[in-house]
Amino acid sequence: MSTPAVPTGPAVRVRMAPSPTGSPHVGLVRTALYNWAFARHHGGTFVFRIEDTDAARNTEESYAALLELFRWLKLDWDEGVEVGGEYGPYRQSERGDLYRDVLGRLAASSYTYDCFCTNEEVAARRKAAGSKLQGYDGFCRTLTDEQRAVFEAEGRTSIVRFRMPEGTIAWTDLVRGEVSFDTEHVPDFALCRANGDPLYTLTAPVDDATMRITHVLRGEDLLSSTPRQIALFDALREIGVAEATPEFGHLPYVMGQGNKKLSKRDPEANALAYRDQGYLPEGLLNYMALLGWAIAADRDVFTLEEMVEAFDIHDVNANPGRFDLKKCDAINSSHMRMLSTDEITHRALPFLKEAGVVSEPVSDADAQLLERAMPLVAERINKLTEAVDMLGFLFVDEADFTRDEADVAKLLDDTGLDVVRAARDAVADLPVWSTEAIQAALQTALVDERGLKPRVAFGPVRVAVTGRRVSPPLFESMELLGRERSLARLDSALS
RNA sequence: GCCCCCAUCGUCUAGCGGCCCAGGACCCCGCCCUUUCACGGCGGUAGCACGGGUUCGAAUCCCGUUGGGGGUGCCA
Repeated sequence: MSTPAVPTGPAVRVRMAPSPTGSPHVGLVRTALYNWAFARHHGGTFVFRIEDTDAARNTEESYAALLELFRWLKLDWDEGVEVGGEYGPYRQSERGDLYRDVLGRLAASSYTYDCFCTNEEVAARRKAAGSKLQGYDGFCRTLTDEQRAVFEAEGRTSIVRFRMPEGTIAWTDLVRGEVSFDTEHVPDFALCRANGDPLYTLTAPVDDATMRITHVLRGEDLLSSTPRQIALFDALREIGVAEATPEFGHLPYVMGQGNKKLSKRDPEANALAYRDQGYLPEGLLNYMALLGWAIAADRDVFTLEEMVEAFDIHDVNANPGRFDLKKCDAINSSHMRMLSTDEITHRALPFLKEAGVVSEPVSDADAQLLERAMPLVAERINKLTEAVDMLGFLFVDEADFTRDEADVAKLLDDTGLDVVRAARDAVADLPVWSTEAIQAALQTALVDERGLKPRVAFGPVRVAVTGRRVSPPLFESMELLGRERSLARLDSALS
């Protein structure tokens, strides 16, 4: 496809413009990421604007969640809410004067007209005419002063509609190539509510114009509203509000299982839940990047820096992608492995505190134990929260120590307890309490003398000492736990 | 209904006319490593939706069909 070259340099200005309703959706993460990567790749400016024109649906909680999300993801913005900038304010609810002014100028130039119709009337006319066309029929386009007067006398309220021009509106979509609509299928649309409040149809183009946005990368759900926006941009340029019409690129949907759009109901759709479940921001971002873009033919794990370097909007796929939690987990695991043990410790700390595994503030004893224990688990966990399950047994007070019931039932039967008893006898009087000594003693007593297979021999001991079948390496764990506590656990398993 | 978008393994993708009887990753299945788990290593199953063109040659271009998705709001 013949898409225009993207200019490089400070000229590029892109934005993310979510509405603060509900909890942020993962689809938003992907859209934000592509915008961010695009801006960074071209050395441009990334703007964060809030589209809160629908007072009935917007909430401050949701706004706060958006800030939390992008701060966690470290998708930093150069201009916008909280940081300001020369084109602010960046919340549409604070830009009412601008919209009213633009509305007045559009009306003065006859780009808009007042519409008194009710939805029922429009639908009835459509039906009566047998029209296959959709939406508003333009009834009030050519109202005479007399007709107007009659409507007003009836006490009708009016809204402002944009007068769509005739003909074809086409553009070269950054991800889809040539797209065109015959405006016969794009009816005149509302720019504000009856009470005068502006609608998205007006505010998005006006803000993109006044914030000098050069490239609009957004979800494909907005594809069919693009001809309206392009027509509005033409008008905005005529009345001096816009300098230019931005390029548009419509990103594919992020779908859920099957072929359904990931709905807000799906737990997988909640972006912040990934943070709470212990995913790494770079892991989530890497996975999201894969839904519609590839850095290379034979590679899918990369850093954000690498993505910025390689990102080209023209390489983005037009077909929708399914969100696959398994692959997301796998990508996240890869990023876990790219982190140093210290870094994993640092990042897992909030989860360990939250779960009460370590004290808050962290005591010296806890810090020391953590430093010795983390190397054992760092390479075997796929999410930060798994550190909690893996390490809990080391930090818990003996009085509060519990074992997984299913694991106890499975491994601490009579045979298992026999093994535990033998293990206790083997290590009780070890002259040196070290990983090597413990291993040697257990190896001799259980494997060599009793002829048990290693997994049969160490399984029960593992459950007795750590409380779970899945744990860090056993001998190292016992060393860290210390002789006294290890023996106490072997004893308590036997009682 | 009408308009628009999309179409390569189950999933995400590479492929932009010959390098492809289609490559990588996830998943799944074997095997190896192994004190559990995880990691790591090796191997395997599996795909160009269909039908017409264009061309010496098509996964790649065109048309149609089918299928999927979206829009059709005084939501965004």
